[in-house]
Amino acid sequence: MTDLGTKEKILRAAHTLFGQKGFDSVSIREISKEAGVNVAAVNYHFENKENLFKETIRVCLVDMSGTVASLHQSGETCDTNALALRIYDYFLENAEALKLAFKMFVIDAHIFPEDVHQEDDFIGPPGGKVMYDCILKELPKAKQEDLVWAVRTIMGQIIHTSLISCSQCVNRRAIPSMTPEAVKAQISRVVRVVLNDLRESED
Amino acid sequence: MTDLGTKEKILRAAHTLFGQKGFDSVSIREISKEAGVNVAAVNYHFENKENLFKETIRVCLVDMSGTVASLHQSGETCDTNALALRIYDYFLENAEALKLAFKMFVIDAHIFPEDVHQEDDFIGPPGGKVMYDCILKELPKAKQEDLVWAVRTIMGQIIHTSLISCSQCVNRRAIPSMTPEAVKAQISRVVRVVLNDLRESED
DNA sequence: AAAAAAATCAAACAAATGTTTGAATTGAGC
DNA sequence: GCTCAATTCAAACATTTGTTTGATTTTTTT
Repeated sequence: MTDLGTKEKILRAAHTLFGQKGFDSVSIREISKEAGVNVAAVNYHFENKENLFKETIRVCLVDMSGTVASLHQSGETCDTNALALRIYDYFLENAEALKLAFKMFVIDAHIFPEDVHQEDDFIGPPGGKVMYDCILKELPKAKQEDLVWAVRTIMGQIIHTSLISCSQCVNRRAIPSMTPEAVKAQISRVVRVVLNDLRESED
Repeated sequence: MTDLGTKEKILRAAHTLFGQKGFDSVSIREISKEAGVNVAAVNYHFENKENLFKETIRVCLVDMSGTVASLHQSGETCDTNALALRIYDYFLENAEALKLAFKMFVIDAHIFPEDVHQEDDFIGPPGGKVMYDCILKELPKAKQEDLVWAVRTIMGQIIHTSLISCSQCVNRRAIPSMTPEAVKAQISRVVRVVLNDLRESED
């Protein structure tokens, strides 16, 4: 593999570790060790730990947003169910990114009272926009409020099941683990039922 | 208010702070200050920080589980929608408990590879059991697999929207904030659509 | 009221933390 | 080959961390 620059090596290590453990649970020494660089390199390239975290999140969300958006090419035949499953697959394959993003918004939010979030180039909720467009193409006559409800329901279901799936350590007794196939069946049925309801709502 | 014991004061402060910021982001000194007790009291009463966290989680989950279970009294007329909204209300009023629980399972899971989770007296996913029973009473002829799917869909939706609602600091642009009423409308429609689908699945 | 146990406290401890320093090394431009 | 800036590095810095200590106070028991 081509030799990455120090900055890139740090970013990747930070992505992995922050994704696994969160902001305060990871030390700069841990990151620099994982990256194979000197401790001082982090402060040299990112000024401080908080900046590194912000940059890690930023890059992660931009990547995520871009990739998810590309999951449904505009030319393609529209299949909301297939899109939903693809988004789920992506979340599962990028569990650290998902957890990193979720951590950022819900859990480690206290670290950043207002920063970051406000930037414009950022994202929508990854998947939201593309799914809206996809359903609209499949059901051109659907009303906007119905579409919004459908997207929220489906995306909520995907994110929820993804988070459960990617946490290696849940109470297996309390939340019986599902195979990815079972989760997909779960999601598919939600998509089917939601779209059916949208069809019935059409006048 | 009656004077709580030191141990109880610590537990409550820990609940608040762990819920807000997570395990590593809260120091024992912070907790003891919030509780108005000496630093050493934590180690005296709980041995160490990890034990305090585990105990905080345990108490929190037991409370949560008990309260949610009581949201639907067995004698009562069965109304799944009302139950769902009551669970949502409870989560919203106990945002710290919800975040604490979720943190435990998904985010701070790395802290406890196996402990805690395995204990028997613990819980089911708060709300899951009671909702299962409620739907079953409303639709006595529903098949078990359909019921399981319905509970997962509805509870997933409630938990997801609750988590979004209770995070004070989300990207307001990316995830437009919804009023509690809007969230309730969202949930209610999910319940309605899911139950409709179950009715249609009956032979 | 005396004795024993439990609980509280200020102070200290060792380890880990984020960050800085200043010298050493590298690499491009002339 | 020299220069100057950019980068890397080991070492040190000041805080903060979880935890322990040993004395003191409070509570319970006798």
